[in-house]
Amino acid sequence: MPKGNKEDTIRNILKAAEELFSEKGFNGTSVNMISDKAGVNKALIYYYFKDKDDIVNSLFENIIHESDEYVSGSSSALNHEVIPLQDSIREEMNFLQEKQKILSIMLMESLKGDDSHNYFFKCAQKVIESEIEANISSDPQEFQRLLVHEFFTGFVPIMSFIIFKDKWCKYFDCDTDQFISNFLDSFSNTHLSSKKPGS
Amino acid sequence: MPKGNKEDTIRNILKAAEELFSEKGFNGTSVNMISDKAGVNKALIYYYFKDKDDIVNSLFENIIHESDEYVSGSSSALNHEVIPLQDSIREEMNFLQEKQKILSIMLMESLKGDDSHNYFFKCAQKVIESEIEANISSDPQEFQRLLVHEFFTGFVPIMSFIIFKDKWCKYFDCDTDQFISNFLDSFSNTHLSSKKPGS
Amino acid sequence: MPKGNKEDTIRNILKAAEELFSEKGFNGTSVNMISDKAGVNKALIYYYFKDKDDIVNSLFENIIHESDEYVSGSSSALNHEVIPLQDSIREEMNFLQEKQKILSIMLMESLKGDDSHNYFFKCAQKVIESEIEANISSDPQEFQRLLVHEFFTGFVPIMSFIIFKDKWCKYFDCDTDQFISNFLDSFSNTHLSSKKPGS
Amino acid sequence: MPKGNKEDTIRNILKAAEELFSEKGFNGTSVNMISDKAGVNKALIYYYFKDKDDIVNSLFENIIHESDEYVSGSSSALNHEVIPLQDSIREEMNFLQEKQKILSIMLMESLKGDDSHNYFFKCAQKVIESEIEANISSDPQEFQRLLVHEFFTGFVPIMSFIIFKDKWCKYFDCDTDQFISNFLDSFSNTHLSSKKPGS
DNA sequence: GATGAATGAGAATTCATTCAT
DNA sequence: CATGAATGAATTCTCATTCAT
Repeated sequence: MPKGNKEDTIRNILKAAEELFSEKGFNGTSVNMISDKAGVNKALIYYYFKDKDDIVNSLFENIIHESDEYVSGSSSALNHEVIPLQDSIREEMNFLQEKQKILSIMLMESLKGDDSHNYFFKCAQKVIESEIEANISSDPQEFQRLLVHEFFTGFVPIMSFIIFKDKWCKYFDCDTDQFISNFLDSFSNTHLSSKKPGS
Repeated sequence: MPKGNKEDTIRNILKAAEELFSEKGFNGTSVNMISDKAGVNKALIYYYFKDKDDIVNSLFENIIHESDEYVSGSSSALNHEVIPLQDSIREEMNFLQEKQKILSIMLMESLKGDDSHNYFFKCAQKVIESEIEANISSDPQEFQRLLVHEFFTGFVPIMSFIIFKDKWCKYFDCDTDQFISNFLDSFSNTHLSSKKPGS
Repeated sequence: MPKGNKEDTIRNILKAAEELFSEKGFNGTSVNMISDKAGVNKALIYYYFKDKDDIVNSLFENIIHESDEYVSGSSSALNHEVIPLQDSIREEMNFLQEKQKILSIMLMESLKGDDSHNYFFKCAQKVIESEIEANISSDPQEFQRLLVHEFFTGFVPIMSFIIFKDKWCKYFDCDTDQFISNFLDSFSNTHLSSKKPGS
Repeated sequence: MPKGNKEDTIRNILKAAEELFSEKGFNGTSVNMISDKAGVNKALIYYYFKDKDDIVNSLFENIIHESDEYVSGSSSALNHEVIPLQDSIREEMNFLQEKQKILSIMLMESLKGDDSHNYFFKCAQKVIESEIEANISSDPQEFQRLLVHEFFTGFVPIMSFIIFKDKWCKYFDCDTDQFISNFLDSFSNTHLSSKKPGS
């Protein structure tokens, strides 16, 4: 345990937590495991984080923040220039790929019935709103329709794809590249080629 | 503690477990909570179930079994008779609606990185295979394509819809019926109207 | 650890807690110490008591309850028959002597600034009210005077005497009997021979 | 963190500790709380104080020292000049009032059964001896009598009065001035008007 | 002096599981 | 079948104390 600086320590903790939470779930992961994996003293975790919840929340806040940056950074390119759709999707997926584990945790926690976490919705809302703000209609009914459409036939499939990719290829024992291309085909033939509600 | 018979006791336990697991997750639920909610003595749970895992697995086996029955019971009707698609979808959804909580648990557990549970895939596989067995092609490549297509643009959206329905309406504060109809529209315009790979 | 019955186990826990709390204070005593001293499994303590606080409170409730019984049981004798005052005081002290440790804990906790425990006042109030109810005057001012008088020149000296007896004799290295008789003399010459306010 | 000088820092620490110890007890107060409240770095506390114990002890030594000064400064006036007793009592009380919190801590700690602290006795001894040294008799028996008398009917009631004043008025919801005057009346009618043992 | 970071030990509380009846 | 009692191992979190700069 080299006396790394604050930033490093926190990064290590978050990295270990991310890995473990996505592997065993939030409640299935003990702070002990995290400190062990991060190579830091357990009490130090409580020096930097109020409690265990604070760790996940930190993870979630981080991804929300990074997504914001990504969205605002790419929005100009994405929406105004003429970039082939599949290309931009692929790029987006690369971005999401890195966040795979956190997204997985986010989904797990959002599935719980208590209202503790709804980051999954929060996140979806952000992404979708940023994407449809161009052709936004002031009609709230219409907006709801679009939201539902984007969420269930766009956001959710993509997220599942990201989250389940590895597990899928393992379970069905198939080639990753082939799998990706299959998914993109299907996605193109459904969500991407569908006429949006209200358009 | 009404001395119900064996069946009743087990049913109570499973019902309580289902509710709690879906509310707090498997690891977030203690056996104590289950026995309390089920109104049975804690030790009795261990009389009927080997351990806590045995409870979830029982839940999963049950749903797999019921799905089997549902699928084989309806397959003739679904595929060979001329039933409007949306109608059959609605019927299927009613069936799934009852299983909402177990499906939620199944998804949560399947998201974990360790290979403890892949009931979600197992279940998807069953459903999808039963649906495509008619126009099944012997080409494994083709089969993979279909599988991916059905899973990510069919199964996953529907499951998410079932699982997130209540949470969605609560979070976005919207009317349930409107929401359902919105979803069905979108689903019709994407998955249902897409040309299947290989066809 | 003979599998004693419930009553015994609880008694053991409370006895151990009483001893330890009075020896080291509430916060200075760990539940581990209690379970060790009581010879029971630590988790068993949490089977019978909600938390550590519940243990002290149980101790306090017990003594309040026993005091009630003592007061109501002796009130007839104490107030209506002609018993020499010093005798009744001595008897009362024997009763209190047994409760020495709990009284000590009660005082300690009541000294804390937060309003968590005011059993010391509650207890005093009970005792004093029972003692003055005979010559109670309906004048609240007068009642306050009596209360103050009884508390600070009666209740407090006696309590201190009970609580500090052993420590005093140890610290000043003096004979217990002599000490007791000295105290009783002084108490007779002050509180007992004073004219009560309002009389 | 104003870089105050050494004296200031120590004063701040002690002040914070005094407040917290009296509020939550010694064991209920963490060094963190103290450093927070004092507005100094936690490690700095360990620069000025050997350990946590050293803080309380410092508090106790201080009050012992101040009491010494007070006693020796006022002794001539108190005992030899003709000052009305109640006046001198009132003055003494003003002095004690400021020390209320430390006295409270002192009492709490002295109540513990282990012999860690007997500052309460030490303090009482000092005060009482200074008060009776005039009419001290060489007879040790007599001295014991006087000590007991002064302690239980003089020192203890006064201390309790000081320590419980605020809590009393809060609990019984009564006027402070009225309370003080009630106490002084009672105290005059008991301790102050009693014939001292041996006189 | 002063400080942020670090740590080992221990505290309170909970859990899954078992036992004896 | 059913149950109250019991238990060992964890789990979350805190504490007093120290180190390096």
